[in-house]
Amino acid sequence: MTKPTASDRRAAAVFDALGDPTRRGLLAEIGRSGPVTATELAADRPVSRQAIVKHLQVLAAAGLVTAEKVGREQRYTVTVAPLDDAATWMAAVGSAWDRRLAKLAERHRRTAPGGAPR
Amino acid sequence: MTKPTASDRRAAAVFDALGDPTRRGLLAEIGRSGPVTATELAADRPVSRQAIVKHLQVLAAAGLVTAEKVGREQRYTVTVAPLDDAATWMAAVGSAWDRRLAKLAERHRRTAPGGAPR
DNA sequence: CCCCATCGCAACTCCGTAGTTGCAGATCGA
DNA sequence: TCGATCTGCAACTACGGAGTTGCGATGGGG
Repeated sequence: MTKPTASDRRAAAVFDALGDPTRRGLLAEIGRSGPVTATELAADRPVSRQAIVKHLQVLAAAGLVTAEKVGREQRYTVTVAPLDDAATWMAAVGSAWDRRLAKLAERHRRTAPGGAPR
Repeated sequence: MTKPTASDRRAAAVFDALGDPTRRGLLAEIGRSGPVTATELAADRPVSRQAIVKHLQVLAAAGLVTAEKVGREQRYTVTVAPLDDAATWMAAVGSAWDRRLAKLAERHRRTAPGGAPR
């Protein structure tokens, strides 16, 4: 429980990657438009191609996009698998909180409020 | 579709908040331990109380935690609702990608590859 | 074969923000 | 009432990363 699992570490990478609005927009656009190059992505945005490349590298490090070489071009596609890890992490936080709520409700029902355990 | 919905904006706030590992740890711990003060949270961590307070303010801005004044203390609790917006956003990206895949498969089945529509 | 377009690497600037410290106000216990 | 804590506000520092520019390398088209 105190040790971070592999899923946790991948979820951390996903949240780090998705913490930037530019990267969120890139991921959404790649998912919509299909395989696309960094140059094409930069054409629609007010930043340089190199900035896009850096963002794509971060997304690739999180496993959210994969690059495929086609001729002299580098086309990026979306990989949705890491999103599951992030969703799992959020579900864990939510369920822990829900369990906490249930415990509190039960204790409150059995006795008069005696103060928080801790 | 081109206009950002309210859910999108809240999801953005959630991802911004969860982009920091310290804040992810704080949210997990608050969810586990129940209502807790910034001073108590700072005791377990190698940072000052003020740093914790700032992180809690960011989490509160995203709606992930709510503060309740009890005497002279300020106890923070988890609110899981915004996590739904983030999960919805991720599901949208995933489903868009899946639809794209389905379209590609169909087109590939009907005719020889004629190039991407774009 | 030559030229043009695209990609990759590296150095640099700059702004946002995580973190600290200091102090004043508020609240509880004795 | 007085002291001990706990909180909140403000100014300051420093480090990471987002963005730019320049250049060399590589692959395609006329």
